[in-house]
Amino acid sequence: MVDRPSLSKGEMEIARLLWDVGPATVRQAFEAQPEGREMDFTTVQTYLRRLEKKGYASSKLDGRLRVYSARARARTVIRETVDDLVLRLFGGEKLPLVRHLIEDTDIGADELAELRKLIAKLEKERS
Amino acid sequence: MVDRPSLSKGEMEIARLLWDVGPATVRQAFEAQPEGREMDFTTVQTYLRRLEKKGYASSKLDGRLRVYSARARARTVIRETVDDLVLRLFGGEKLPLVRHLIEDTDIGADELAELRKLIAKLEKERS
DNA sequence: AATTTACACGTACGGATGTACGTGTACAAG
DNA sequence: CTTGTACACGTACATCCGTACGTGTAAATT
Repeated sequence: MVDRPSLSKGEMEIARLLWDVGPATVRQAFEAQPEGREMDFTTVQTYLRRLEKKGYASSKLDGRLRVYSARARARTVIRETVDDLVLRLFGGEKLPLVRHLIEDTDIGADELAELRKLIAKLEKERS
Repeated sequence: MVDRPSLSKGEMEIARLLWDVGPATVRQAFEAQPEGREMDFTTVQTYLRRLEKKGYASSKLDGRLRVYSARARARTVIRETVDDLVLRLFGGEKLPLVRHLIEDTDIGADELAELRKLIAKLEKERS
């Protein structure tokens, strides 16, 4: 419904932090970054500002600390993002992407098993 | 190996045309565009030029026509692109993306069945 | 009280992106 | 031969992106 500009790659990383840790100050988001991928404090700050401007987050001052909260649900954003990728890279067909993921990547045996169960469950539900 | 700058969204669409129709002139790529998504002739031209500059395509003059060919295989580019997305949006875990694709999208019953068979085959191969 | 620390907020800046236009020229149509 | 058509190639340009720096100020430390 709400038509937001799409997320850039860097913005995605920060949005994910917000979804994971919930409402967060710049520092909390900064510190929630996975190791091996640390952007500068002010870079995180810029991304949070941009997320808000694009409508993906909102913020309020708590004392002198600004607290950012996700405003779009992860599921929604993931759908939009993946749909866009599927459209551009696979002409809109999702199956080739799924096939790529399970055939061309080092997906584990346990993950395969989980998928098998998930599919079985879905198929059962649908009948 | 070759470290290319990643593809932008628009570039992906044009790269896909090259993979689909094989070596193509600007016009051929232009005309291979799916309906409902037609960029300007010169926009396609610009993207082809940029694909070449980034190392994803090569070109040669055939008479006075410039013919572009894909230089990176679709599979490789797809892997790079999807890996990047998975990293940024799912922290590197592929399973959540697969789960999203089969749970949160309108995947068809026949596609589900196909996946079930694919998984069965893979599991058999691995044992 | 003086100094350091931590933050908010504005600003910056080169390169990427999406989207084309203009000019020159070879070939085709008349 | 003249005029239109199609294409190559250079250029453009606003906006976005990644990545920060600088300045002002409130809170904490010495």
